[in-house]
Amino acid sequence: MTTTNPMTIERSAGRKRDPHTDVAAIEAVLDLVSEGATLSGLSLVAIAEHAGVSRNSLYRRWKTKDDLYLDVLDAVNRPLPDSESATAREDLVAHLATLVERTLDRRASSMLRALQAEASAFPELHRRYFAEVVAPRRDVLYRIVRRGIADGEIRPDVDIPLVVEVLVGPLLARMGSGAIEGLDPRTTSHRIVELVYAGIQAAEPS
Amino acid sequence: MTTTNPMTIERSAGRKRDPHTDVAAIEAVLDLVSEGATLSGLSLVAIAEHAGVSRNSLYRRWKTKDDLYLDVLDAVNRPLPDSESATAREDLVAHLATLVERTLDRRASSMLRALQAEASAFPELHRRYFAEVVAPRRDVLYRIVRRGIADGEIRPDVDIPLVVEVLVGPLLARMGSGAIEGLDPRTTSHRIVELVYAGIQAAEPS
DNA sequence: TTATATCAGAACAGGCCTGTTGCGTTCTGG
DNA sequence: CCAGAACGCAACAGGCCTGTTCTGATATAA
Repeated sequence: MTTTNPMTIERSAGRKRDPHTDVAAIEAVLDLVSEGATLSGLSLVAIAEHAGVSRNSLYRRWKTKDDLYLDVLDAVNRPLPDSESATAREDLVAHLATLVERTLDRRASSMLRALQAEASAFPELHRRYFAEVVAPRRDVLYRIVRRGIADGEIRPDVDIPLVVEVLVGPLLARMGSGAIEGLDPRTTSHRIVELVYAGIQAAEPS
Repeated sequence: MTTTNPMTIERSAGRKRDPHTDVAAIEAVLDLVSEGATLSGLSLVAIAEHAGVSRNSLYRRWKTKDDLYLDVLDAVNRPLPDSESATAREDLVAHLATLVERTLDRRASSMLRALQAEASAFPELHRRYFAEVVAPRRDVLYRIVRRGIADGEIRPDVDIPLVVEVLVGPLLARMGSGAIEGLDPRTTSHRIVELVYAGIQAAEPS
């Protein structure tokens, strides 16, 4: 994991920074945001209080709240599993399953939801969110669908971006609304893929 | 339109309230929220300033910010078209088209996005949003799918809530992220319905 | 005309947050 | 041992927002 924070410099002498303070601050942000706090509304006093840390120590580590949030975003971002299963369909199920898991993580999804709502107030944060979270996942899904077409598993005339959007949309909508009832990593992804594969049209009576 | 505000009482004597002030305040909220303001972060001074209205007049009309936001929500909420076309498929296209339109309305979608992010801070607001916007639209879509099944147009073994979620998900995700490139009321809804009807699975080589 | 309610503008205390500074204390490498 | 840095705690000025209260002017019904 690359260190985001430019203020994380190795000093030669003196007391060392307590690494626990960093994680406590990040955890505090996740807790408070998932409890309803806003990125711009969240105050450093509240973060320090909830983290059980001196407000001073926060200013020492992060020059601005944006910098702190960048590290929070890094902490929330999990690497994609490089799945290479037998069929594109299984790959799709596997990837949607990880997306279900992220959606079920209340703190992570609250953070992303808050970020989406305040994208204009935190442009750099939003840019990195898109570049490091959205774009990679989208590209992987594009690749899987293309592979499915190449293997003759998926119709070659489909609109790939549209297919990916339809597959991912329901879960992103759930993440956005925070409604997670009935979501399950094992079954939900399977059922979405099944539906999108088969379609809903009734067979023509021949 | 039912008046939400309990402070809107008819007085017998005295100068009458300028109705323009009400709409100016609501417009100001929509403008400021779509420019990135937060529901809890937005201040009455900013609203009054942007509306060109005395801060006094706002307090006279709305006891709390929640009350004002309730009226904003009412102003944004548009009635569903009661479509009754030839096929369920056409009905679905028509309803998704109105959803595309709502998504393209930057101010309305910003407001709803802000509300989703701060649901816990404005529980009553969120409750009414769900009851008056989400639930009616969902119910109408359920009814259309059921009709499609009854007419033999849609497979009878589909999971109706899942179908609706897959149809609506891509648009809600767009509304949540604010990414509206390539969205068009005439074509987008048609293409989503087409894809979900046909599915993506390649025909078995017989 | 008179009572009443609205209007804009200004002021005020109180609260919260920021960013910075200072203090004494605790740790750690040289 | 000792210099250097991190630590917690406290204070401060400055800014913004709230909720309320004035003013004087304006509109409207009885």
